[in-house]
Amino acid sequence: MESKPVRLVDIAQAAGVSLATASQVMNNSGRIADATRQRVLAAAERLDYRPNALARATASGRSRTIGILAENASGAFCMPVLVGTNRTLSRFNLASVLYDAAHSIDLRHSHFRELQARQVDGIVVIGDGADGVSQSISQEFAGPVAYAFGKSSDPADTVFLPDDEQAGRLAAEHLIGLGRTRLVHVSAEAELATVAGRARGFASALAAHGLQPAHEPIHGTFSRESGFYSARRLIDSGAEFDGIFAGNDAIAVGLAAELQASGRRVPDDVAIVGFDNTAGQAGERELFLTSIDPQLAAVGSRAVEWLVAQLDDDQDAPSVVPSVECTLVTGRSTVGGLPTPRSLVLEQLLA
Amino acid sequence: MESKPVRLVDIAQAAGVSLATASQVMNNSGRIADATRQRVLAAAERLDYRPNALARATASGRSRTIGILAENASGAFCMPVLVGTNRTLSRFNLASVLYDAAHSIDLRHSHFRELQARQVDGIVVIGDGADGVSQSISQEFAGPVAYAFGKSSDPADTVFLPDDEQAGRLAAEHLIGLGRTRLVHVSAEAELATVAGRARGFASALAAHGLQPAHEPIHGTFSRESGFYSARRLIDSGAEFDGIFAGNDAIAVGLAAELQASGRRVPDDVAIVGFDNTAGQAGERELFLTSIDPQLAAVGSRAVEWLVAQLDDDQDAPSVVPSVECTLVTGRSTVGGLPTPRSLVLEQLLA
DNA sequence: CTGAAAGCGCTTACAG
DNA sequence: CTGAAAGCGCTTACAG
Repeated sequence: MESKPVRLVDIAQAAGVSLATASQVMNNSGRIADATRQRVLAAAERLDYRPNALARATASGRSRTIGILAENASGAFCMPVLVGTNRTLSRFNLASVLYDAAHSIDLRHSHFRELQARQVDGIVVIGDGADGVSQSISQEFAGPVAYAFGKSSDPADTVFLPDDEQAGRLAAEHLIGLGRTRLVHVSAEAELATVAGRARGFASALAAHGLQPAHEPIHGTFSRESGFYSARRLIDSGAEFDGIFAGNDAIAVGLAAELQASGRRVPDDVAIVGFDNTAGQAGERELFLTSIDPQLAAVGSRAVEWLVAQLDDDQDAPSVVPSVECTLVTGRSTVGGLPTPRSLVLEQLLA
Repeated sequence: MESKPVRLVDIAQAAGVSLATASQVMNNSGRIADATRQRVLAAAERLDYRPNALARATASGRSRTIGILAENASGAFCMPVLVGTNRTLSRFNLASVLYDAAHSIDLRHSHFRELQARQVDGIVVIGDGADGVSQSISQEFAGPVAYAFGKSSDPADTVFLPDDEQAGRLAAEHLIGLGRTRLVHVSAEAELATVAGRARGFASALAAHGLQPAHEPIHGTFSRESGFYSARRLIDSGAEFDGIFAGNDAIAVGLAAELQASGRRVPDDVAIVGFDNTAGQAGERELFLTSIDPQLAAVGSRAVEWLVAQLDDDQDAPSVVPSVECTLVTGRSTVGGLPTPRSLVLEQLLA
């Protein structure tokens, strides 16, 4: 337990100045003689002064806190975004209060009210995936609102998402760079924006290299089962293929399993690129799957940077916000590599 | 954007009462005539009043906010704990501000000061694992401090951890319940408290069933490689064994791979129990590995519950805090199940 | 450059 | 049961 907290008056008194002057020194505002400034700073240092952020906030009207409203904090993808928001927040010396709506409309609403009650300066809504749509709260909130890793119901809102097209291109370039020329895209429901985006990027990169897809895109769901099924379809089609860009890692793993089960070696016969970098995110080393990393932390980080800019400039410049670039991490599924004991086991199981 | 926020005075005026009375109504304090209470409540409802939590906090001295100081928020195990703390926090209508020290002493210190500046009512320090030790901050902070998923440098502090002994017992009981009698424990460094705890629990359950271990505990590291190596040692020892409790999932997977590679079937010849429930946490269905789940969310939740109790009662009753019970989730590595060729391949790919 | 004063929106004894 | 008043710790015009 500590002694009585020291207040600004204590500093002012110790430095022999008025409260107002002490305040100005602490805030670097107003014109203060250098001598007095030093005196006040010294006193603050000596007394180990920690300004009461709450009082400061109620007096100034700015809490230096931003609210984070997660649609579903328990979701697999929320955490990385949160890591990004928090890192950047602390870079700007801002605090955050986090509320999880856990997919509940009611919870979301009451949390939003709490956020208002706590006078947050801005809000970032963390969605539950790039295909999800969050109900916009921008009209009901007095400050800026950023939407990260999820769309908003209001097209006018500022949204931060991974760049799916660029991801598709990245996957294609990687495969082509490895000498693969008979490429296929296997993904989830064609209607999903993420699926369409990745497919578009993939196709455009093929075209840029004068390549035709080895098979039309196969659409299923974002699941391993869908990977099994799609692999079968691909094999049964008789098409020749040596590289696949899968819509996500689950599909990629399903594809790999089914292909290997039917005698095609990965990556020797077929190289596979996934999406999400699940294993890498989980801290795995020596990845099996080459995968696109959606850079979720960067998504969160960008959202906060934008928010901060809005907070500072009042010049409502909603400058166009670019999508966040994805990266590619390599694994054995495209570049091959050391046959660890485990991959030996693999061979045996297949024999 | 919204209209001017309505304040308590507005409510008071609308209800024809004094500010003090309105305040008492909003706080359910003092004796208020039911009629006036209704009048105030109605006005608040009608004007959509949202009390300014900051002003309330500076006036009352309680922020209804608790600080969360994560030693390493990016760590694989921090998120589940955070999910637990936040869930429980919102159950008590408390907000939290989260700071990540990211293993940096300096960051940690400045974040701690921020927490104090923001007048948090209590703090929960989230460690980076049950074997880690956090520098105690309890003496420097005026309110209660809970340590979750990590120890504190001060033995007097209140610490929340999974119950390793109970976990060890749980694993043993499960294996014995399946008819396995020649059991072995394979884990990491013997010096680690978690390792020792799990080993103790495992051994005690064996003893309780009148069983001798099939081999003395094998100690390596918490890694897959260590699993490979330990499996080899076990095989080379010539000991007969039909069940293994692995110190964590990585070891378990390494064991499984190496055992299968040398012709022993899992679970037919050897049943294996892991620890961490990594796959289950990641949302996998149809688990390969039977594993102990450390119930990290419960750990976070408990820490907050304790903190809240400290906040309410001033009676410094530091009632003994029990460890958090682990649970066991079953997978094919002990109970067997559909051995589809693909699922086998899958495990190998994903492990 | 500095300080006296009003104010932020609320709470909390204390009279009555 | 209700209200006038002081107070929480700070900021911010505004004089001087």
